[in-house]
Parts: sequence; C-alpha cells; structure tokens
Amino acid sequence: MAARKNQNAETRKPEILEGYYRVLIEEGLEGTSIGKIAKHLNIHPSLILHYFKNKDNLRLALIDLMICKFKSTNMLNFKSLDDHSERFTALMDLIFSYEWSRTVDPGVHFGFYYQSFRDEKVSELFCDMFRWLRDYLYEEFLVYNREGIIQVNDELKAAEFVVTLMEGLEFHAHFLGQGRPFEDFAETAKKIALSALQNKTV
Amino acid sequence: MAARKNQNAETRKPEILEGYYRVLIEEGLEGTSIGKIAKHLNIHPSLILHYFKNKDNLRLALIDLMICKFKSTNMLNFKSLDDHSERFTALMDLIFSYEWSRTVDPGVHFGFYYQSFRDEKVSELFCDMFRWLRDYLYEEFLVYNREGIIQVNDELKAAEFVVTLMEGLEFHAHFLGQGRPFEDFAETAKKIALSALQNKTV
DNA sequence: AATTATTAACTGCCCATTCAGTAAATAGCG
DNA sequence: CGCTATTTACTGAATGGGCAGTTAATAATT
Repeated sequence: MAARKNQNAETRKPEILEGYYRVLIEEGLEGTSIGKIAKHLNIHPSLILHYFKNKDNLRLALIDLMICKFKSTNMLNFKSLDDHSERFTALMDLIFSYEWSRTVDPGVHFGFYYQSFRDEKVSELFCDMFRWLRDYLYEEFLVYNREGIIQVNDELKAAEFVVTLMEGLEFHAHFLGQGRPFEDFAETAKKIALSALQNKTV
Repeated sequence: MAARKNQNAETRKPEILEGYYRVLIEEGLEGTSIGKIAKHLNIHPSLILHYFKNKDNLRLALIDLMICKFKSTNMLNFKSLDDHSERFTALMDLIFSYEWSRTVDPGVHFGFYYQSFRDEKVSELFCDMFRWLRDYLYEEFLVYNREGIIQVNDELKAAEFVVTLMEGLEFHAHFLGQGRPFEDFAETAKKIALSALQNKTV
C-alpha cells in the first residue's frame, strides 16, 4: 500500500483527472466508475468525490482540460511566423498531421462527442471549441486571401470545410485506415484542401 | 396491463430491437438498460433475455439491423440509371443529402462508432460497412473515370475522400451547424468534392 | 484551533442475469 | 378428430454485484 501523501488540491486534482483519463482509455465511458479510478490511483473513492463533488463535475473538469490542451497545443507558435505564406503552409501541415490528430486520445474525444448529443453542457463546450478553431482559421484565411496566398470566395466556408475534412480524417483513420500510416491519406486530404483553397472552389 | 400477445420470434425480435433503438435515442448507451427497454415496450425484462440471451447479443443484433438498413437504403436504385452521367450526379446528390445522413439516428450511430473503439466485433461490423461503401464508390468511379465523367488519377483515393468528407459532414452538422439547414453546407462540401473529382486533384 | 486531506463504513438503487414456473401453440399419433 | 408431449412465449421472484453518493471519523498541515 502506498503511504499517505497528504497532497493538496493543486496537485491532487490534476492527478485524479489524469487517472480518469487513463481509465477512460482502457474502459470507455460506460466502464469507467469512480471506484475504478480510485483503484487505478491507489486512493479511496471518497477522495475523488471530496475534490469533485460528483461524477458530472469530474467529467466536465476533464473535458475542460482536454479542450484547453487542444487549444493551446501548437497553436501559439504561429504568431511567431511573420511570413504569411510560410504560416499558411505550417498551419495546413499541422492540421493534417498525426500529432495534431492525437492531441487527445481519439477514443476519449469520441466518447465526449457522443455525450454531447445528450448533455447540454458538454455540447456547448465542444461547439465552442469547434467554433473557436473555425474562427481562428477564418481570421487567418482573411489575411491569406487578401494577400493572394489563397483564392477563395468565402473565407468562412473555407474554414468550415477545413475543419470538416479534418474531422472526417479521424473517421478515415479509424475505419478505413487498415493499418496504413495516418499520413498517407492525410496527405491526400491536405492536397485536396489546398487545391480547393487556391482555385476559388469555395 | 397489456394482454398477453403470444407473438413469435419473427415479430417480437424486431419489436424489441425497435424499442431498444427508441430508448437509445432518448437515454444514450449509458442510460439504456434492459429494464428500461422492457418498460418502454410494456413487457417483462426477462422476455428480452429470452430472445437475445444477453445484452451483448442485443446490441450486436441492432447494429446488424442498422447496417443492413444503411446498405439497402436507396442504394439499389442506381442500378436502374443507365446513363452514367446521370447516375454520377444522382450518387453525389444522395451522399450529400440530408435523408442519407439521417438513415439512422446520428446519436445512435455515433454511440456505436464509439463502442467500436473498445469492442472488436462492433469494430469489424463498422469497418466492413465503410469498406463496403468505399468499394461501391470505387467501382462506380472506375466506370465514370473511364468514360470521362470524372477525371481522377486514383479512383480508390477518390472514393475514400468522398466517404471521409461525408462523415466530416456529420460533425459539421452537429457542432458547426448552428441551426442552419444541413443542406447549406452539404452543398458546399459537394461542390468541392465534385471539383476535386473533375480536375485530377486526386 | 481550524482547516484540509484522507479513509472507513454504509445506504439504497439499479443492473444483468438466472432459475423456476405458467400458459399457449403446435406437432405427433392413434 | 381428439389426446398428449413438446416446444415456445412469457412472467415472477430472487441474487449478487457494482454503482454514486452520504456521513462520520481520523490524521496531518497551517
């Protein structure tokens, strides 16, 4: 048995969320219980409820964390690239990259997407996240279009298209990937997206 | 209390699956129990286990049914269209249509997609389904490409692209749709797909 | 002394599944 | 046709386990 640690909320809460995340990957949403998380972390189940007064809170906290992670990952690097043409290339490379697709375990992401169908709060969080990404792309595309780096009629639709294709790619990887490396088809998808963005298709 | 009906397996089994489907839409995978399905159908829980010896079987039976429905819906109509150019248009119209996207309740579909991450059998069923669709498109595209209706370098990748975009569209509808009609963005997506298929982009 | 971290014991609920039983339909047979 | 045996449809009651959540107690920190 692990000795009592007597840590504080600052360290315990993330620890519990990490444990939750791990159990979620192994067991899925249906198979994950407070008891199992506790066992995984070698702590008492009540401790989890001490920090997150119920399971709903726990879930929302993890989703919040995941979305933060998603938003922060790599994104800020682009501010440093002053050359817009370079920035456009780097942006597209990132969005169609394996690393980007694995910012969060796809199984876990998927599970929460699914929950958003029935849980208003989860739905809002994810809608916000996707809108945030779309709006980011939109703002960038405004610049690129003005400068002739891309040629589009509707920057917003262009941004939505890229997000749509990006999400479709997750599907492809899971159901049609068939052992082939993610990058293979991601490259194809990216090329099509680039072509659409550069030929006034959208 | 409803009078005993003494129906047989042929009628009861689909009845139970339909009830399961309904409860699933309302309650989600986590909230759906044999007890709730029984209550919804005004039958005894044991009757469900009498027909499907456990919950796993029940789930697999519903997935089977859904996939059959998905495969049969609309698909066979195309055999009748002899003019290939017309058939291509009809095919693309179908795949990017609202009706097609709602062949099965998206929430339910999504739930099973999610389960495929952790359940080998479910995973296989869905992989088969997607491969089936892709292969169907592939065979069609071979014909269209030969006849100059489309211009692609790689018919298989083209088919995979269309499936990918189609699935991405589900995402878009759920997270970025924002009350706008499905057709709005589906039309945009279709146009991009058509452009990609007709200009050797893929 | 007060707050915070942690465990412990317990509650009541719901769950899938089992087993045993009853009632109706059907099939086999004279 | 009519009687019985078997199968099939269905209910009831019970079991055992896991679940989220409560409340109270203890141990460490501040």
